[in-house]
Formats: sequence, C-alpha cells, structure tokens
Amino acid sequence: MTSYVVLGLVHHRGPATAYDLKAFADGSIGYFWDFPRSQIYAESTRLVELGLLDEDQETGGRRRRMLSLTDSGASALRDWVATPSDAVAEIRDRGLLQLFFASAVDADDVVTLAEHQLRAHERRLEDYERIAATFDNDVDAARDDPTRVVLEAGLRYEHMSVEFWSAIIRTPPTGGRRDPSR
Amino acid sequence: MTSYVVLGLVHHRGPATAYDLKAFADGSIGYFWDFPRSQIYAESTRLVELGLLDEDQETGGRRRRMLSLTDSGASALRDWVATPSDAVAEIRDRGLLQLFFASAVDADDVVTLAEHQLRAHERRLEDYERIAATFDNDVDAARDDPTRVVLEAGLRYEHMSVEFWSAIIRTPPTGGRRDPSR
DNA sequence: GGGTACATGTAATCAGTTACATGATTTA
DNA sequence: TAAATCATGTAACTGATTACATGTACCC
Repeated sequence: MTSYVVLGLVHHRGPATAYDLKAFADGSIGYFWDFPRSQIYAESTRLVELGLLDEDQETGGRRRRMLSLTDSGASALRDWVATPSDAVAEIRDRGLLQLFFASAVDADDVVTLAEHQLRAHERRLEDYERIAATFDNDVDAARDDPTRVVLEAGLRYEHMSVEFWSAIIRTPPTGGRRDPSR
Repeated sequence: MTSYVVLGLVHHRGPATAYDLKAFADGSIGYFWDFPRSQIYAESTRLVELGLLDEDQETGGRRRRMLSLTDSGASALRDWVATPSDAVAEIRDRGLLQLFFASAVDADDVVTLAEHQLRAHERRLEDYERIAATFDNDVDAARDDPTRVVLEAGLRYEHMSVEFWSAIIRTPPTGGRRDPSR
C-alpha cells in the first residue's frame, strides 16, 4: 500500500526527491499513514524498476534523485484511487486495546491510561488545528481540496477521542472486578 | 502487540483453545485489532515457551490444546495494560488515503469511492449495533464493562464516518482540477 | 570550524499474511 | 454418508522496522 502513497506523493508534489516527499508526508498524510524513511527509498527504487516512476540523479554533489511520474505511473495511480474499497479499516489503537483488557487492572490504572490518551489526543488535535489554519486562509479553495477534507476527518476523529477519553476519566469502567482498595 | 491480544483473550475467556479464542476475537476485539488465524497458533506456542501461558493438550481425538494464563502471564498482562501509551494510532484507512490523492481522478470517481465507503461503514455500524444489543440487556453492567465501552468508541467512529462520507457524496472535493465534463 | 539540515542508501530482523496440509466430530 | 464445523499446524513470502553507515551544503 505504501507504494501507492509514494506514487500519490509524487503526483501531488510533482518532481521531488525521496527526502522531500518524506518531509512532506510527515506533515500531512503521515498522520494517517506513516512509514519509515528507509521505505521510501526502497519503494522509489522498486517503482522506478516497474516503470511507474522516472528518476534523474545529479552526477555530482548531493547526487539528488529527482523522482517524477511516468505516464504509466500516473495511470496506475488513477486506477488505484478510482478502485473503491469496501473495507473498513481496523482502528488498531493501543489505548483502546488496553481499555478492552482493562478488567485485568484496577480502576486507577484505567484512569491513568485515559489521562495519557486524553493528553495525546489533545496534542494531536492541536497539530491538526495548526495545519488546518494554514489551509483556511482561502476558505473556498480549502473546501475543495481533498487533502483538507481528509484533515477534517482527522479533526473529527480527535474531537471524538478527546470526548471519549474524558468520559472514561469521569466514569472508568471497572469491569465487574472488585476494587481491591475497598 | 498481537501477543498481548492473545494474553488478554486468555485472561478474558479463561482456559480455551486457540481456535476458540480466535472465534471470540472475530466477534469482538477483531473489529479493532484483527490477525490471521495462523498467528494465534504461532503466538500461543511462543507464549508457552516464554512461560506466560500453560497448555494442556488432549492426548487423543482432536488433541485440543487448552491454554491458560500462568501467574507470570497474568502479571505480564497487568503490566502491559497498566503502562499508558502516549501514542495516537494512525488511522490507516484505505478510503481516506484514496481521498487524500483524489486530485488524481474525476469527481465521479470520488463520489463512487464515497458511496462504497458509506455503505461499508453503514454495514459496520449495523454489526456494532447488533453486538451492542446483546450487551445492553443489562444496561448497568454494560456501562461498567470495558469491552462494551470500547464498542462505544467503535459506534461513535462509525457514526462519524457515515456522516463524513455522506458529506463527501453531497459535495465531493474536486481539488482544483477542472471537471472534464464541463 | 562546527552544527544543523539535507540527502541517500544497506543489512538484519521482525511481524504479519497467504497458502498449503491434515485430521476429528457433529449434524442433517 | 456427506457436508459443515471443529481443530491444529507449517512453510514461504512479503512488508515494514531498526540500526548501521556515509557524505554534502548551508549558515553562524
């Protein structure tokens, strides 16, 4: 899947180095779909071999490799984006997983867990709001920009998470366990 | 991480076979954190070697392996659940990823994508509501059950997703592209 | 000259998935 | 007796992560 992220990034940014794409990803789609730096080098090499990307490497100095989409790469990206998926992603959130198994611990531990998650989601929400502010100088264009709309999904998710974990702190589920302190 | 899921499942279900744990997971935590059947066999073998699980295999017939928590396994689970994480999960949702790169395709394709996602999330929402109904025969106990509370997070996420993709269908972001039909 | 940011890669390892493979028990 | 379900496992592969390793260019 990461190969399509790389393809998409090249489409989005135009000719760019792997380093550059990774830096852009870290401030945008990386919040939703992150990958290690080494992978973008592996993937870009692979995509060049497959003929989906072109590379143009400087002969001296930093020997930058400028990546660009080939026609075949552009069409592979279009096909993939236009192929709807009927799958819903798993949330795979460690905090929720821990909460699921909360009957193994005391209510205090659940509260501590929830406090950490709350803070983490609040921080993430702030990140998103900061990024959103850079979009929304031009409100009309923003509404029309799919990347802004994906950010909107992130904002809603974080709002929801902040509310959710706040409620856990207020009334931690004790799971039928007996509170050992009483 | 899956090893903690297995440990947690054994804690939650009590002594059970790997097969049984997987079946239970498929109707509960599997919606949030799925794994292939083969993995539960690999993990359970590993956890037995680590002394976190005990196994008791039937000598004849189906040769079922009953898995149970050792003291050391129970304490490893408690430690893990009680160790708060400051990380926020990536959403890693293919539909959102496709939407992020929607500038590569036409508005029609975005609408088609959104329709599929909407249907998928509606179906998932129905699954969750069906499961919630089985909890909520006893409303007071449900409020106190961490697994029910995690399901609540899932319900909210799916509600949010249904609203989100509905809005995309109403006004698909066109990403500054020119609509080729005009 | 030193620190920071730019820039690229490889190697080893690990986690997870898919496919292959087999047999027992229950129910219609 | 056939089909469905119960039940367990291995092997090959793939994708992703971590750690290692190197050098350039710019700015103070």
